[in-house]
Amino acid sequence: MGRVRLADVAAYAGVSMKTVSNVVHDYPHVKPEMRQRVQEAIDALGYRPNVTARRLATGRTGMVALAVPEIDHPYFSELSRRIAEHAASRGYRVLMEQTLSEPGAERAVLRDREEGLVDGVIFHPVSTTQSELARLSRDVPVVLLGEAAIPLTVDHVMIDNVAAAREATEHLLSLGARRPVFLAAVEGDVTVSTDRRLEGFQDALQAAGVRLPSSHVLTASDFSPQASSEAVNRALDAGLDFDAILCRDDQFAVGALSALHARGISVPDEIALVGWDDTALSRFAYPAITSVSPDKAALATSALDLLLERIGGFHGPGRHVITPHTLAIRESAPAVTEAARPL
Amino acid sequence: MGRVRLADVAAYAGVSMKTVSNVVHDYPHVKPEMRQRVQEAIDALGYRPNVTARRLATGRTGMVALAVPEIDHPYFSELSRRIAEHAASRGYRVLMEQTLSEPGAERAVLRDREEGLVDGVIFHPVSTTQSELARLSRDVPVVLLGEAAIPLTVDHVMIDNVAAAREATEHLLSLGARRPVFLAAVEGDVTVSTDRRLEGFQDALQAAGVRLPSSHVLTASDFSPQASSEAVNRALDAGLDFDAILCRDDQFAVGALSALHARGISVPDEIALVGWDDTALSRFAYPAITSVSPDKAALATSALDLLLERIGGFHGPGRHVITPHTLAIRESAPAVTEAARPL
DNA sequence: CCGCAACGTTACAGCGCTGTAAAAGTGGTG
DNA sequence: CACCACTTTTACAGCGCTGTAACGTTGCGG
Repeated sequence: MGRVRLADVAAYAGVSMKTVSNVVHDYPHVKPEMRQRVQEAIDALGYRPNVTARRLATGRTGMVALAVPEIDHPYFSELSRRIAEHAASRGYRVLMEQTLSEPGAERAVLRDREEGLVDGVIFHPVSTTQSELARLSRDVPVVLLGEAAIPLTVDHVMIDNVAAAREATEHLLSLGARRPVFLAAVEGDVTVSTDRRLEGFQDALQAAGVRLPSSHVLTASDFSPQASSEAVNRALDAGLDFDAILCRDDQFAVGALSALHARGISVPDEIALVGWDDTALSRFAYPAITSVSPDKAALATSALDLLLERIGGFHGPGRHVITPHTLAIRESAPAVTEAARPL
Repeated sequence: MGRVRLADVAAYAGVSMKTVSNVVHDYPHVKPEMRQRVQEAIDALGYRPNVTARRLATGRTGMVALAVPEIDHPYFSELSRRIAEHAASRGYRVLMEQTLSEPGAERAVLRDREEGLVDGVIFHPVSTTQSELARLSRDVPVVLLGEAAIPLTVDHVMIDNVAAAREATEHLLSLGARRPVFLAAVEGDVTVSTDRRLEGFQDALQAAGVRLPSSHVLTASDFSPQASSEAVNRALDAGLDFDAILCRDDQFAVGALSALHARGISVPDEIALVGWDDTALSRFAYPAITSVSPDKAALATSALDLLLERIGGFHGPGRHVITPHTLAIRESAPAVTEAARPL
């Protein structure tokens, strides 16, 4: 237990508290012999600094909050890990928060900062409006993640969704796909990310001179793989003719894959499939699913570094960083080996 | 920002700091009119209590640490979510830590407590020895998770691994399996959980009068799905004759499934498959994988409740709680519909 | 051998809140 | 109306640490 206090060490070593503090903090101007004497006292007494007292004295917590919709969603848990690891290397710790996309919980995120729990917040908003975000993040170090409507005044990190969708679609076309569908929209969904990805999808089709009816955008009832399966089955039952699917995320991709498997449709031979987020879900599926892969490490480091700058006192206008993405090519939409083969 | 202090509110309302504090804490003996006056001051000034100062004054942090090997492993992230949600309902927050199974990181876990960062620790140890665990958790509120060698003096929550493995194996046998393998051991692994699960596997076989050579325990080179695939392929290449696989976890199960898929072996018709942990990996696979399902909510609530009792001052001997588990029956080893059909 | 830097160390006032103990108010009784 | 038993409010001393400012100490040039 935190029984031993700085004062105890000071008394034991016969020096002032401040000197002990200086030793603890590796302050340079301490004579080696003094440093050693104090260190011995620290070791002898088993002293551990009390973080809370330090925080109160310095006003800094050494913690940042990471607020995401669901902490056990593969994308977020993988991203969290990256952020936590990068934070550790910068001497920070991460407090994870789950908002479940609820407005109340999202609003509460910034309260942690106000209450001095953390020095800043990395936040993936879903339901908070742009203007509310702008208002709430006044004077609070915040970095936003994701593709919701983000106010220009707030720092923001994301990948180029339009380009990523375009590239994924081009990849499908290069495989010989001519009638791809976008499994994307969710009924009642208002997220901007879907729009951006759809835009890239259509850009690629247009550039390739492919013209498709709007029926080639599939809609699921919610964000679950089951809903995705149903959407694919509905399309198939309705006789929709398609040879590739670009999914808005990996959960949709595994759902689509199930539906295709169940019908005995070969992936990628009959229908090629691309997911999004490059999570464990796509890596471990069979066949392994090609997936748009945001550079999670870059996302993590960019977001944290921007945040730490804000915490450090930076007061400039919102920075908007685009981090790299790639297409993680796997079996569900493999690399073109020979000439584009017709599907 | 935390500009407004308790003293400011007190001055504004013309009362003492303590009265404001009492209002903030809903202390009962405050006259309604006084409460209202203070509340108005709080609202007018936008006062938010400073958590750090409160912590220093009370000595309690309202946070518990959850230390697991990998925060983005589906099992741990799903468990974390449960724990975080239960903690929230009890007024606590969870600080997540990743040990990567490294002894140093595992040892550091208890330091957080010593430094006053958290009030207690829920810890899933891997590489820390039993005696070290016993020593390190003296006088520190700790609850252990998992199946490592746990000292009897420390609180511990887990499922009955032997029984779970036995039931899973019985389920495979009920499906008609006669030559199941256990995909379990990892070279150089010393974890006890594998042993327990293997024990249950063998118990079930013995009870059913099935006698198998030791070659029916498959060994992978590490914990990845790839290693699992390779192990299955090796067994198949070696001509090992088996009709069911019990995997030590879901990652192994998805790896095994890939290998079987790739060879055109039907699951469950030719080989039935059972995973372990009931994570997103098994739920979203195709076919969906039957998996031993620890009651994660029960695990979470038991562990946290035990911990909160310790934090509350309980000093009794170690409690050892077994939480329920079920077998989440899915397509890879479905329920028996008719009489047991031979595979 | 004095004066002045730069170095080393110390004393002490907070950081913002809560627990304690005591003071002040309230009302019921005899 | 004095007294007692509560209830309500207050003053103030910490919680354990760090920042500041000030106070020694050295070492070195003149």
